[in-house]
Amino acid sequence: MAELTRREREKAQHRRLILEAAEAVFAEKGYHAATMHEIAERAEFSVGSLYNFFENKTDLYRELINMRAEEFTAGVAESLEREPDVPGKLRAAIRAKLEFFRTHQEFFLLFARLHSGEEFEGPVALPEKTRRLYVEGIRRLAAVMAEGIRRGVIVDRDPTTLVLCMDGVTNSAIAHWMHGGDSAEGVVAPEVIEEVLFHGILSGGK
Amino acid sequence: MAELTRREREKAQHRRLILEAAEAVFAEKGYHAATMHEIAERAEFSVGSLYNFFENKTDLYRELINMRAEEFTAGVAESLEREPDVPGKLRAAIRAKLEFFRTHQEFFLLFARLHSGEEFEGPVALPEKTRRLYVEGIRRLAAVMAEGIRRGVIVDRDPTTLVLCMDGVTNSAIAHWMHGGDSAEGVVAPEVIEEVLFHGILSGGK
Amino acid sequence: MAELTRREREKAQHRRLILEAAEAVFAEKGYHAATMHEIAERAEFSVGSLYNFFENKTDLYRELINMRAEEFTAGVAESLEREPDVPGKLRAAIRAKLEFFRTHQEFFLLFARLHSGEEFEGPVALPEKTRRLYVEGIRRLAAVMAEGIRRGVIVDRDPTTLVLCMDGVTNSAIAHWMHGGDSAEGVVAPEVIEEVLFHGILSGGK
Amino acid sequence: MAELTRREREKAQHRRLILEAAEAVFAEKGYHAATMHEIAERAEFSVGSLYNFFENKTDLYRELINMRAEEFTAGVAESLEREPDVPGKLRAAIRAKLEFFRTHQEFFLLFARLHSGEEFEGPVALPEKTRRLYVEGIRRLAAVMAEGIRRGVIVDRDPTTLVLCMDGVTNSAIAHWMHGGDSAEGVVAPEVIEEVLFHGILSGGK
DNA sequence: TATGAATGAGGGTTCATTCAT
DNA sequence: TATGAATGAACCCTCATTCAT
Repeated sequence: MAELTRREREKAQHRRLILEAAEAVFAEKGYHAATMHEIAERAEFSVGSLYNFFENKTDLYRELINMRAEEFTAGVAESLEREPDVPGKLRAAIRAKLEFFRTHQEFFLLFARLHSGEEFEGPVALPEKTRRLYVEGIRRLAAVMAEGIRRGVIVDRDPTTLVLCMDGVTNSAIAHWMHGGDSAEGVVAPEVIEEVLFHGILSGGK
Repeated sequence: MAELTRREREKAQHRRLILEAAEAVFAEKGYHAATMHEIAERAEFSVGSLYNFFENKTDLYRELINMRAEEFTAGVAESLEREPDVPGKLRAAIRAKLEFFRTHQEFFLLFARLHSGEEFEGPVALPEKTRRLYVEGIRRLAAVMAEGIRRGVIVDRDPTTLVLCMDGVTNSAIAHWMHGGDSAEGVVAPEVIEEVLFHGILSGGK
Repeated sequence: MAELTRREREKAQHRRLILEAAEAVFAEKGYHAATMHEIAERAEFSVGSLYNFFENKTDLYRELINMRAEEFTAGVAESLEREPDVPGKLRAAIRAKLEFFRTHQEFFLLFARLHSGEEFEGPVALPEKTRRLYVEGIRRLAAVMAEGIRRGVIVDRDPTTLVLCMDGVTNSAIAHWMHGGDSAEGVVAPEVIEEVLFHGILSGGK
Repeated sequence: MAELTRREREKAQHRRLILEAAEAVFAEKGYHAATMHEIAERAEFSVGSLYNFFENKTDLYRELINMRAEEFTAGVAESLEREPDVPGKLRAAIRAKLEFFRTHQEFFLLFARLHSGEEFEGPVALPEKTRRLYVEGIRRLAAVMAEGIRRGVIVDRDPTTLVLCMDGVTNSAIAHWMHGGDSAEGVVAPEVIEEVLFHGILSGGK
């Protein structure tokens, strides 16, 4: 039984190694241009081994997306709970997102593609699980917005729309420092993002 | 000479038909999953004909992107000039963008992919021309922001960052009504976008 | 009728222009790699025009080969008749061949390919006409050899074999100055060829 | 380890099978008209398998040429060493060549095409390795000629030219029994070739 | 007669997937 | 379980040939 456990640990470890290699390759090349051979090579396994862990290329891709999506969602959810008031929750959500993608830059490319529609449907459709995660994440934030509206600290607009705005601003910021890579001052400070999101870009006597 | 002109007109027309078919297929499938065969079929031409107009698949893709990018940039630039003051210019830019992508929904998918990094570099790199257009567009808006800052109507933050925020918000909105397609009330109203962007999501006495 | 004649002259002229362009392209690229488009371009005609003069690519190729083969055969035959004795005839034949290929270098490449078997059979088979020309040329020279043998000036060996030897030596010489192109002294002098062919490479008291 | 060796042996064997099939098809059709599909079929492998052994069609072709060129060169070199005196060396070289091409008839077609310039340059250029082999082969024979000249047994002419003559005569002979295929007496006897090369075609008191 | 856009079969090449070892 | 050679469908692209003008 100890033996079985060691085996299981090894198996899980191998699976993880493959997923990491896959993330790097998918992020660099995109789903279609990535090849199973290259993933296998980077993971230092044979092609055949990939098929011992994942049914096929699409399955590997989905598992990868789902894994990260779960991590991401969990991170945001946790940060929401840590903060008591609405503005604090939103600030925390923004920082959690920025933080997550700073450590998982490669994943942002995949993530953004999902948003932009590629492979959102079609042969490489996401599993229902991931889709639910995504929708649920939006909903959770919308609930926060709704609460803010009730409490009078958030403008009385459709909560989902407000979440979208927040999402859009953060996505743009991440995308900017991803390619732009103006290492110096190009990085959009979270504070500015929050300020703009909270108070708008018009100055003065609002 | 009339004959020559007729031939030329036809050729230009055929080119346009192919570009339209290509836009549909590329948008639906993404660059890699799109096949020349399918584009040809949708355009009601033979595969070989595509190659009478475009050097290869990549070239076709680039020409398409570039064409729409030019249309888009021109539209935004024009709308900027029509408005006298800074808030008016920004509002006009937002509406121009929303309007453009409402009539070119298919293109938004391609456009968003560029933003999200896919095929932004690599074998399907954009032509320098398109890249310049994009950068120039950002710069033009940043100039408007800078002017606003000078005049005290825009908060004193890095103008490019402000532009990114604006871009992000609009992208999200477009993306939302593209897939979400909650035809009814799901469409994010331009007014809300502008309001959020201008005054932020916090209500009351800021 | 004068008009018709002018037309005919023009037609013949156009045909010749196409054949010349074809010779250049076929020689440079070989039969398969040559394209009708390139031939048309070099001839300054449209592709369609080529098909007004020749049935298809193969036909164009054959007509070209045949034309030059006739010129060549005629040249050699004439030079044979001009000389009275056997050694003179052979010398004249060698010089005629060298001379012909000096002015039709491009054709040598095609000619050599025929010898080496490519497109000698298969889909691009030579027309019977050309094949006959070739065989007849060999036979004519063999007859000269035979006469020489009868007269005791040529060694008593199979005449065709002797012709082949002669052919081989000249071919090698031409091939050498074609690619080797050692413009300086690399050119094999006709005298040396004749000397070797007539007296062999062994020196002294044979 | 035994297992590994078995796999390696099999792989080498498969490679050889493919090369043999390729030789047959290339010889029959020429480089351009040969198709990977047909080679695969004749080798009883799938198309994809060819690409597990060779980068592409050109690579396969080159490897093939190079392999035989090495065999040929080695055979001639060895036969040169076996003989002590110059005429013996030359005779041995001639026989080695005839012998080689008798067992590798198919290769002669490829070999001759190289001589006749096709694909000697251009997209299907030979690898430097093969080219060096060829030049070196000529040089080795030229050295033998030079030695003969020094010793007074060979006529005092440019050694390279003498080698070319020798080459030309043998090529013609081989080409003759290849297509001509007069199975009976058409085969040019090596003795006649040697005799003509050594003593020339003129009879009598030289 | 000359033109050149349109055609589409066919070739080279890639790559996800399988399976014997 | 791990391997990697073998497979073959499917892709991009070429080019001889046709035909309306």
